[in-house]
Amino acid sequence: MALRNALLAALIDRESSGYDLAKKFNSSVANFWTATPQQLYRELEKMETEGLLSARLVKQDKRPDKRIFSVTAAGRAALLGFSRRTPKPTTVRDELLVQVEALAHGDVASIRASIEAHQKASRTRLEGYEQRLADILGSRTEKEFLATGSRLGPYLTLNRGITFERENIAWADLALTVLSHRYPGPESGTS
Amino acid sequence: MALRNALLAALIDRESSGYDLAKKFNSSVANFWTATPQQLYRELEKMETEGLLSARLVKQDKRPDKRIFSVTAAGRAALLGFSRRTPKPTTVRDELLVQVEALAHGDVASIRASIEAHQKASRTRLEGYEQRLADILGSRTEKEFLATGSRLGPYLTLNRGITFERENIAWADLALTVLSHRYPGPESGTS
DNA sequence: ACGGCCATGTAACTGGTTACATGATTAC
DNA sequence: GTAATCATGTAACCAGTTACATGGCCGT
Repeated sequence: MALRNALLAALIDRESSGYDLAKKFNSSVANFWTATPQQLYRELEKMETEGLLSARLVKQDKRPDKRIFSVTAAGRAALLGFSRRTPKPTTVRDELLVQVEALAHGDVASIRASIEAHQKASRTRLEGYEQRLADILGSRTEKEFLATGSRLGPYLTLNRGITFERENIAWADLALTVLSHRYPGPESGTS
Repeated sequence: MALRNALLAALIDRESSGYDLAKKFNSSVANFWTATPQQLYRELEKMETEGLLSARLVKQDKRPDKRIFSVTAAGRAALLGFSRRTPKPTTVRDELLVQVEALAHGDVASIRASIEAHQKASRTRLEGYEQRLADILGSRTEKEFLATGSRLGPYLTLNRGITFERENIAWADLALTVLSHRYPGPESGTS
């Protein structure tokens, strides 16, 4: 009953298949919601039987058939209702930061490697977000867009995702610098 | 099996009761992990029976008794083992951003109010984090601390929390400004 | 007299994760 | 011929949420 709203938001501007959504929930939407493909298929099924979504089957040759979901009038009403409720507080689950919190009681070399991997993943997501931002802006400057553009919501969430990933990258730099001063290892090196 | 590691990290430097932890998971640790009191009590119980924690009963008069948990040798070993594993990717669940994503299909006045509430909550958490940072630094400057201090891990996670909340506040300012230009409401005013 | 804080918990439910299965197609 | 991509799903399990219960103390 919470993933549901994220799905409505993801489908309202563009109908998609479960497979498309799985990719979206690993890239553009990942910034504020995550879900596994299994969760999506289960929830889409439920939402269709409840009338929030309608599905049409698209037959493809040379490819498996796919079911394209779109938001119904009832779905739009549900989304409007959701926008009026008080959103639940943000929840985060970040195992890397748990490792860092207990740095002094863990394996520092391994944690350093995790920070590097995390930073790399942030760089990749950041590139994706910046690409999407460029697509939304088109040839307009940010100012022009803010005054007249039509995809304000996605712009704002993307903007949040971009600064978030930039801060992740900067934080990783700080952490790595501090670690190399305080726990000088045997040639700390990224390959 | 994931909350468990966050608990070990939270208890390793200071033994605490379930109640203390519930507060911690709403303030200092909230930055990278959240959990309800019920989750904590259940998990603490399990971890004690598995030998990762030991509990001692502290009788209080004028107050209910409390059980103080501390990490055992087996718990320390588990934490070290965790530090060597690849951390799972960060998961986020932010209903406010879901509302903002679907801005054009929702109730803008209500969403604006949600952004304001969210910003206020960020300010409160930020103050708490800055207070804790000051406690960790003591009379040292940040540079002195980084060269010689002993609570590096908590410093780094706190630092991440502080920039995160600052960015939340700045983002809310941007969002509110954009909204008041694009959806000028009837005297948009915080009381 | 009432709500809030301290401190712990049970029970029932909902939501999320992991592992596995299918099967054709395209690219190397 | 091997792996990756497209596209969907089942089953079993584990984790998280919500609602409720207890009971004395403190402040107003």
